[in-house]
Amino acid sequence: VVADLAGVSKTTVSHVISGNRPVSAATRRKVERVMSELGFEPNYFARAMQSNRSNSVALIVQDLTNPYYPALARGLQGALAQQRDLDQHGHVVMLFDAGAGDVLVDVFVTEMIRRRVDGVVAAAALSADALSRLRAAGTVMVAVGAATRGSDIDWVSADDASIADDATTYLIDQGHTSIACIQGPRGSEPGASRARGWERAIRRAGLDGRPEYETTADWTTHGGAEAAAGLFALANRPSAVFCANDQMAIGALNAAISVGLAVPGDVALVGVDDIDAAALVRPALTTVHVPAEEIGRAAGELLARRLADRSPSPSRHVLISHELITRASA
Amino acid sequence: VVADLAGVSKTTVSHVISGNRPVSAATRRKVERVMSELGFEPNYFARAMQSNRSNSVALIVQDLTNPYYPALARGLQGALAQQRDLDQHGHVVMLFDAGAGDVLVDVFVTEMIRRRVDGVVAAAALSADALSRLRAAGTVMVAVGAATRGSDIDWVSADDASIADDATTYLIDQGHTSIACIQGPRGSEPGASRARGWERAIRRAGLDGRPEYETTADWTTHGGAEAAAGLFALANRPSAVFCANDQMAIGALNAAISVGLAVPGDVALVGVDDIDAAALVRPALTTVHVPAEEIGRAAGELLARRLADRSPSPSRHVLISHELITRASA
DNA sequence: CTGAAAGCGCTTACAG
DNA sequence: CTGAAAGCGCTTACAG
Repeated sequence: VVADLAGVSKTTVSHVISGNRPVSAATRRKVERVMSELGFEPNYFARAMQSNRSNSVALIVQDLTNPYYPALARGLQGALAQQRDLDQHGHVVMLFDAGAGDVLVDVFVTEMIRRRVDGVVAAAALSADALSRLRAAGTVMVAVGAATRGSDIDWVSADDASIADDATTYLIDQGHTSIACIQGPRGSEPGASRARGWERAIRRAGLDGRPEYETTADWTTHGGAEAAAGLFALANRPSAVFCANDQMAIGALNAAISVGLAVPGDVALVGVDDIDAAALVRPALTTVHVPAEEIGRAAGELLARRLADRSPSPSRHVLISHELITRASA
Repeated sequence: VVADLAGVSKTTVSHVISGNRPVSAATRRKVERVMSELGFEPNYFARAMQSNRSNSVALIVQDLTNPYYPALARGLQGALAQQRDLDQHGHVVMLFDAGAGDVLVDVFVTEMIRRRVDGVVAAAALSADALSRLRAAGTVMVAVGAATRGSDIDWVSADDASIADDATTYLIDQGHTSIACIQGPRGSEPGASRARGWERAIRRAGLDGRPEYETTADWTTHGGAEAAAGLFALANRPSAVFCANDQMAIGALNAAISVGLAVPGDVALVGVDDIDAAALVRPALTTVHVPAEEIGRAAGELLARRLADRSPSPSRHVLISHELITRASA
């Protein structure tokens, strides 16, 4: 520590920086002057090595090219920046995009542990193995979406079952009786919950859920278009379809247009998420607004709280409310 | 270093890990066995402190909610992952979204320097001060877009002037003579170059560039809609408008629809970028395809090359080609 | 081909 | 309120 050109020991310098023990006002001032004159910055790695805190958090998202996730990332970054103003802890976010290839996520987790990220917000499905490695490393976790919900960790999520239920119920209220769905993969969240919500609404209304009406795609526009094409080719074509996200709904919309079906005249379509494109597409998409940025912010706040107070406390959950946005497509 | 339970010195262990000096095959094997049995991982911070290499790169983007940037981020991550397979250097990317607030970027740069990122790819405008701090810190930089092009650093960019020129020329070829534009901010790139390209095309065709036809917005859908509304209210309404990115073009499209103008009948519209939404909007947007993911990949490769070979070599530039995509809006 | 030792820049008991 | 010293886990001359 070169800053003991202020005539004090490095012990003292260390303490004026960390504030870990009282320092007389006089010496504190002296040290601070010298530091700012020299433009002194404590070495990040040396500090991190001692404290075992990296002041970094990892964000792992399912698919960065789905506009939902960038919004979430921004919310997270915003919450972290606010925290920085409050307590000087500049948390930086390392981004991991699982959408670039699924095999990657285990590599990602290794990298997170190696760099001793203080926290990870998981907005992608993690393997049980990845989860337990993270836990063993003592990393604070907050899950986004219900992906990892069963366990005792903090999460923030929308109520995916209700979202699907509300959207489907809206279609029912519009008088539709033959309602199909394009679900996401049911093996993971939010696919499973949204599928459940849809079934619940269908059953409650006493409609018969024809098995051929239940299709699955991979959350992408392309996948949605394919699934929709299958649906539209059915002898008993549904009059409405619930799509578990907007990307798939937009795909379905394009599929409808290309086979000459009018939306909502021939088929009504509803999506989920309310990404920007939902309002821009014609006809504009009726959808369920899920506030991605707010979810990201909430995740950041949950994380900050855990990091500030490491004592084991019961896991916290925040449920973010959604809202049906009625536009032209249904 | 606990791994000298293999009966060798930590010097030797260090060398089998780094490969910095020959080790006999026998001891190497022994050490490696012990390491894998113990699941030993060298301490990231201690290594980084010695080597002054963090194995991290920073990506700073102008606006993460513009779909162009997530695609770019994915390309970058892909190139880095590939590099990891090649030479074991697992570079992780720290994400900084300048769109969350412009004052942030200096804080970001401080954070990058503090964490001694090996490289930064700058897909946002950096202040001269930020640039020189980065340079002083010896950080490898690659600029994306022409933002920082004048200087002697590596960059990858599309030819923004040609992009604008091509798009405008297309409108001219369609017979339009009153062509307006919605440019991005001209104080920075790619705003300046795209404005230049537009002027070039207009002048070449001998059209008179009415000053009221030249408008500026902030790259967002909202900004585009406002600028377009102004244009559409003009006594001599233009018959076509070149928009310097798709987001603004989509905004213009919505503005046209809401005042009852037919696209392309009453106004033709062309954008730039070819984000996903461009194809999904109705009428689908005629635009210039700029391959964001490829640009990100190229940036990653440039960076990897510099990091692998630190000898001062002339700066490298890669110009990515674009392509006019004719759809329905013009 | 291998080791003992010094050093990187910090933090934190332990003493005063 | 302040310091001298040990230690964190690595790397790298310097010697053999």
